[in-house]
Amino acid sequence: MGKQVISTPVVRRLPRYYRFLGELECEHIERISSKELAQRMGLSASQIRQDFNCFGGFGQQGYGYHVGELRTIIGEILGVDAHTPMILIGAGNLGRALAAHLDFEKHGCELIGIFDSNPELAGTQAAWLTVQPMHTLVGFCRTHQPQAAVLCIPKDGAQKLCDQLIHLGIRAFWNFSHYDLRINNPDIIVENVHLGDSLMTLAYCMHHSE
Amino acid sequence: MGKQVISTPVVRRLPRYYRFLGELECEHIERISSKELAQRMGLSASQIRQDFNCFGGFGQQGYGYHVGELRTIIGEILGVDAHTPMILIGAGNLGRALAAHLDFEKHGCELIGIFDSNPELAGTQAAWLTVQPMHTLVGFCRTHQPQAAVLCIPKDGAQKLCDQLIHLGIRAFWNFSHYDLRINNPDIIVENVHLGDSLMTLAYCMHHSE
DNA sequence: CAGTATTTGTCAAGGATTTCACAAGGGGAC
DNA sequence: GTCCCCTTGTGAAATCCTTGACAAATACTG
Repeated sequence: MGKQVISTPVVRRLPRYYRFLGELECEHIERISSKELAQRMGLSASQIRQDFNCFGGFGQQGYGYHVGELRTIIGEILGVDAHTPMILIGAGNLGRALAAHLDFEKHGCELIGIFDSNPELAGTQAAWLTVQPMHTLVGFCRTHQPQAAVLCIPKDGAQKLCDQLIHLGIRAFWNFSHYDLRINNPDIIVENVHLGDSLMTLAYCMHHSE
Repeated sequence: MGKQVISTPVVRRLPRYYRFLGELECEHIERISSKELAQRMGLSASQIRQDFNCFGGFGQQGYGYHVGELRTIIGEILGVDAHTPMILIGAGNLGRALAAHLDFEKHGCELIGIFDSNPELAGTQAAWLTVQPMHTLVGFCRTHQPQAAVLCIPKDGAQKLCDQLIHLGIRAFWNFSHYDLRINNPDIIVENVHLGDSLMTLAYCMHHSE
């Protein structure tokens, strides 16, 4: 039962597999071969087989993969039913949009609190939650023990707030601020989402193709 | 003047370099060595040198790189001053937040129109633009010739809309719908931003580290 | 002005990831 | 039940990306 380390590229493909298998389920397709899945996803069949094999072979020779079963397994690997408690800091445009737009529970998390440093926003609604002022953060964390935080704040205060949150028990950050958090503790997980970078990449590709 | 193809990993690092160089400029640092930049960014010095060399050596031996100059060059490579005209489809939570939150002009683009299929949203304000109904889309594209589109729509209509937009002259998509666009034309550029996938990756990392 | 300390550009080695190729095993037809 | 076809799992080859090492060139020091 040696816990082999899974490489980053494989991990980043897992959610995509999960999504495509969900689509197949919607189409009531019960079985799929690596070849067929590869065509749908624009990958190579052997990559798919290699990826799935990181977690142990759950296909059948001469048959392929059971869609439902495979999706369940990948869901378990990803931890989609974990309901990790999560807070969101920064109830501006983006913060509110994320809270409203994204189904956290279907992705392994549960949004349990929203905070903003602007006192005027405290008390307003964001999605189904009430925005709380920052001074209640410490007490809230003591009581509800959130594990992860979404950061939708300007870059200036980001690093300081991040350090504070680590002290309060947060061990994972989903970071939307235009800033790369710098954390020396390797147990703290950071997922940076730099929308500006993504847009620039698009601009680059347009600029360099005709 | 052979136009060497730049590998994807390098292209994806460019915006990050651009961002860090901007921070250095704010701190009034005029020169930087690959070693020092590497420490700040958490990369290796030789990777930085290798990356910059894809575009021709613009450092000085024994000195390092001129921050301002380097940033200007990378900006030109990325095309940050291109002002590519862009439209946004889907003025829901996320669409509005993007329009308001992101400075398109600083990233090589110019947002010139917002559309939504819900007639009730037509006429409302989103950022500094007025949301337009979908039936004006064709005319608008003929007149203003947008080059790229941001898609903030549910996945159901995404593929169909995408095909239609290609007909109207759109050649790049910044796709936020929970769906992978499937386009056979290699000249069309797609940048998928799957926020759900990103959140699941975070959940996976939390689940598999203690 | 000579000597030393830096630092780049670059080539080669090392690692990581993807693709290829094929043996082994199961499914379906008759 | 037997044969044939299909598809997986897997080890090895190939490709791609990152790191290491060093000569050549520049800046700085006294």
